[in-house]
Amino acid sequence: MTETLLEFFKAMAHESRLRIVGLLAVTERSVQELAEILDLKEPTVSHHLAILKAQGLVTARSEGTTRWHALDKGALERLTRRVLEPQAVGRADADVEDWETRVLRGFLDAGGRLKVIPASRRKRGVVLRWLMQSFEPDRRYSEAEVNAAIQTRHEDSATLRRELVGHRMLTREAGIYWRLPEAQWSEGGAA
Amino acid sequence: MTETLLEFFKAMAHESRLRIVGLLAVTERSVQELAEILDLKEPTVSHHLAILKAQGLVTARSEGTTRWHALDKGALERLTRRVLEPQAVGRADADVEDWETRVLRGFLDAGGRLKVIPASRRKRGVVLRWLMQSFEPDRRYSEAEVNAAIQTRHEDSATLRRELVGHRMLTREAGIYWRLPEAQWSEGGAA
DNA sequence: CGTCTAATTAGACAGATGTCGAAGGAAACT
DNA sequence: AGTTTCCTTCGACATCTGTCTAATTAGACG
Repeated sequence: MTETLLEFFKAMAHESRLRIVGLLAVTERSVQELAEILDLKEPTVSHHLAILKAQGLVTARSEGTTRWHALDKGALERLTRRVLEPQAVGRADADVEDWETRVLRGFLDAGGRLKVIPASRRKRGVVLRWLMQSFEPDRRYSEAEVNAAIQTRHEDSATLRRELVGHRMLTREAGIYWRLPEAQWSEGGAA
Repeated sequence: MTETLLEFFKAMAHESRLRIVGLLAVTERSVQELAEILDLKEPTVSHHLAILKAQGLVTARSEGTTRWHALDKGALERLTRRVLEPQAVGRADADVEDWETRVLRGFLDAGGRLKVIPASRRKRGVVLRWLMQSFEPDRRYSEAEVNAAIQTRHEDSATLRRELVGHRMLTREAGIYWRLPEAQWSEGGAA
């Protein structure tokens, strides 16, 4: 669970709690003692201990009316090592869509047509590359065919056609268009 | 520097930043991309990146107007390992006074006299043990001498004298008082 | 059984911090 | 020079969270 990793960091990310962990690393302590040492009131210490306990970092045993709190060093080590596992942190985003996919989704309507031509150069590139799916390699197109293909996606075929040529995705000679190899297209998107 | 450890935890203790670290662990990214993926505005991403950079966790290089941000995996590993160094966390409190010392300081005035008798049993124990510094082992005291010794510390010698006897620190026979061995005193304070 | 002590819970308040829109660079392209 | 693009900085706002007092629980000890 990645959530635990985030909660672990949150638990450690406060001076009072970090000091508590440090104190309990040496010896077990009562709430009173901790409150005295840290110059906090007992409810505050209780609150911090509850957070640390929720992460399994601190355990407690009762002796009379006193509760002795101790650090679970094994838990601390286990959680810390998890940060070093290569995928642990990264996995937080395993389910995140690729940037290009999200950009596209933002610009397409339910029918798969382009809502507006992106103003940003990078996002426009994403859309143009997507548009190129409509053109087969090694096939020749008349300008009318190009426009027709684009118009299934967006009405302004003139602008988009010029953009495609400008980005070296399409090229033209003597009124005939064809698709250029991807290697020649200008501007790559996200790696 | 312990401070860096706390700041490290603080830097990692936020979902957005943890996700950024995860994303940058895979590949470098621009602010735009991160904003798109995380569904945040660019200023917000900039802000988070600044925090991560301050900890040396993220580096950036410029390419045209774009800034590519990358994770410094070495820094992440170094900081993480520091948590596992036995004294690292504990050292946060190397300079903290012992609990008893702090209790005492709270109850003594500038002249070294006891301001009030603590209500809490545990803290009263601390004060009584401190009071016993006024009595030498193996010496006999009259009740007047006991009272006089106590009164250099607090006016209510009767109450304190009874407490000392009750805690088996002093004992009395035929009107003569003497100090008992520490091993017999009831109730230890902090370990 | 009631009191006392240690701890926790509840509720209120204040300070810290994440987020955003607006404005301000800095570097490429016209 | 002016424009565009990408990023950062600034200032305002809202949320989160640490801290406290007061009230409550749980367990000794008379």
